[in-house]
Amino acid sequence: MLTERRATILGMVVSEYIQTAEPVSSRAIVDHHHLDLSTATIRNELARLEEEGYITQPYTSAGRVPSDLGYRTFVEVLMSEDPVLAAEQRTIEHQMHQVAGGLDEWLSLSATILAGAVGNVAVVTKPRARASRLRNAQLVELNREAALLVAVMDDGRVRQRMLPQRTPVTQAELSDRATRLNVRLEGLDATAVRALAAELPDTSEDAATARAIAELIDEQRTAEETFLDGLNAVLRQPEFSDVDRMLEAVATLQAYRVRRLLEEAVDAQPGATQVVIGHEHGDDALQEWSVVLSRYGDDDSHGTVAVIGPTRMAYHRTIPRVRYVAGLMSHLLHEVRQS
Amino acid sequence: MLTERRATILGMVVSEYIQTAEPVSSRAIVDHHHLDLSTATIRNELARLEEEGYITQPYTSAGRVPSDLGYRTFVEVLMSEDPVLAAEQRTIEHQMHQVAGGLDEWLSLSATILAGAVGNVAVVTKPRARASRLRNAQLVELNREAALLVAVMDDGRVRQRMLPQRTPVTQAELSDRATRLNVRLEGLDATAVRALAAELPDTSEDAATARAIAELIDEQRTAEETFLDGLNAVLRQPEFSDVDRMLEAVATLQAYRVRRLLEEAVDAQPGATQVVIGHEHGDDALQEWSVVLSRYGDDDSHGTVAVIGPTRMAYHRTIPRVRYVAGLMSHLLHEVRQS
DNA sequence: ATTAGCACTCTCGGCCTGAGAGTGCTAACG
DNA sequence: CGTTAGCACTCTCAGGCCGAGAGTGCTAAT
Repeated sequence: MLTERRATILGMVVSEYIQTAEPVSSRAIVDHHHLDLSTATIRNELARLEEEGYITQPYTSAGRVPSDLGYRTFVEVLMSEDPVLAAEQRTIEHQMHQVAGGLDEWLSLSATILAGAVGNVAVVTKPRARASRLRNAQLVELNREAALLVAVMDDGRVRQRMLPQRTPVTQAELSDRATRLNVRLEGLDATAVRALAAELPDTSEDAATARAIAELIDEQRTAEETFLDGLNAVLRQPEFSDVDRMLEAVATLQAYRVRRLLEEAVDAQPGATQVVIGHEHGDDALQEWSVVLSRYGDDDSHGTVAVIGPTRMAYHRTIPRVRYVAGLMSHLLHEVRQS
Repeated sequence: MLTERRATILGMVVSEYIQTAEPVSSRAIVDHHHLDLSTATIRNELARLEEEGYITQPYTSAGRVPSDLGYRTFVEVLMSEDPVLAAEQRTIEHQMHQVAGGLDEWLSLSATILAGAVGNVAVVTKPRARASRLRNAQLVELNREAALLVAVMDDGRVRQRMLPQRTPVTQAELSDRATRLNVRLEGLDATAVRALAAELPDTSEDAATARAIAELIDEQRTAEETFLDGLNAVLRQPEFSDVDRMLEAVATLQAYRVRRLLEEAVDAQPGATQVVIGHEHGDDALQEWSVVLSRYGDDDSHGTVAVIGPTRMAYHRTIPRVRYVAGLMSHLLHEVRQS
């Protein structure tokens, strides 16, 4: 049973270990918190905590290190979050507005900012629409035999593709065709666009264009779906002070593993921030890593923002910051998509 | 003076060192090539080569290691390229066709393939037009206060940005404005567009839109401009067997440094493959790295494909492979842009 | 329940050392 | 004169040893 006192001590062990990365001794606990107890008493309590599985010793007669259960308890009940103060909020928002580019730049930037704020690897996935709808399509003449089809989705994404023309066309004709199609297709999803295309004369250019639009709406980009930053920072953590560990870390953080992880773990209710610690996720390679993740966006279109680091991670700092950045992104995404 | 015999020996030293990463001894040279000379003779020649600056000793009485000059000589005159055999070509092309996505996916894939083929870091930059010109601009209503500006360049690139509106507008008004601007701006580069914008009433929405278009034409995507892969492989090279070196390597290879490097080094004639070895490039952080790079594309639109690795790199394998992949990409890019 | 005291355990860095690899030099040889 | 055998010398590197220090668990006393 976790008495109140032991809980307090456990909190001290976890905090201290998060800060120093050194096994925590009974002496350190007493001194750093000016406890009116002797080290021997603390040692007894530490022994109990170890029995109960909250902490372990790297070897006989070293200090104590939190176990996954210890971190879990810390996150759930012991820790108090380190709020994102107004000044820090301003800094983050300022950095966010640094770039005036498209969605990609903006996602990439947010990963960089978050990584900087928490000193670990940050990953942001591109928002994926449950089912995009067309807002507007345009046709641009490339040369006599081909046009470029540019489609803007209701979530602000822009997709393009080449569209070969059976007969030479002018820009004026293309614009006409686009206007004609926009009237009928705006606000429709891929299925509806296909249905409408089927009603048009099968060989008409309008039908071919509509079919191409439907494909664009369906298209899911596979590469470039995730943005990652902060590798450098995380590798400076003491857990990677040996070459093999470091190599392993670089390999583990390669996007394809990480991506699967993010997709698996999204059963959380949107808005909530989820924490997965060490052994809690199935993947063997991630037994010594923790992930803090949060969805952003809304029902129609959502992505994930996550921080990945060693289990010894500053949860009390990371959790509110992940939540804050996710909130910010929901907000910005909402703005882009109006409503 | 570099006699023929010394040149041969230098070639042996470089090849051997590239393969083993160990300082090369006189014994190793005689044994591995069944020379009819004693080690003492080789030692005399090695001493001469050292005097002339082609090789160095890490410490007194260790074997010899090539200097940058040694590698340079190897690359220019001693080495014979290891051609990309038909089977390997097929493998690479097969991998290339694995993906049916857009330009980005395809560039990312090519970096991965090249990295795998040479066992070092590969970087591919997005093709950039020498000076883009506007082909066509469109405005799409997002909500009452903001529109999305989508500009198509003459090289087929599409760029977009948000455009806040001072007063509420409808899609019809936006389309009118786009049509008006297209007539005047089509075919112009950023400077010309700016000049034209200056002639319009300063506070008009048309002027604001034209200025935004000019920015889009100029815009150099900072994020997502380069695709990099192979970090893992290169970190396994023995030169990074110590933690500090490895950290330094990860930091060095962060894209922003690398990007500048690629931009600096493009004075080569397109088509040719360029090799920069160690001290030859100015950047201090790259003194122990070599870069093999080649442009792809044509006069209108070109990017760079490069391999980055320790100076002890398998140049005879890397150079033809970089050239081959660049050629492949020129070809594919040509296809995409047809003509 | 708490604590002082103490024996015990284990790590870690420094130091030493011997083996081994490889060289440069000298003197002899064809 | 180029080549070579022989040898002394230099330097690295892995392994072993050792003492200091940190920290614990246990016991007995309060």
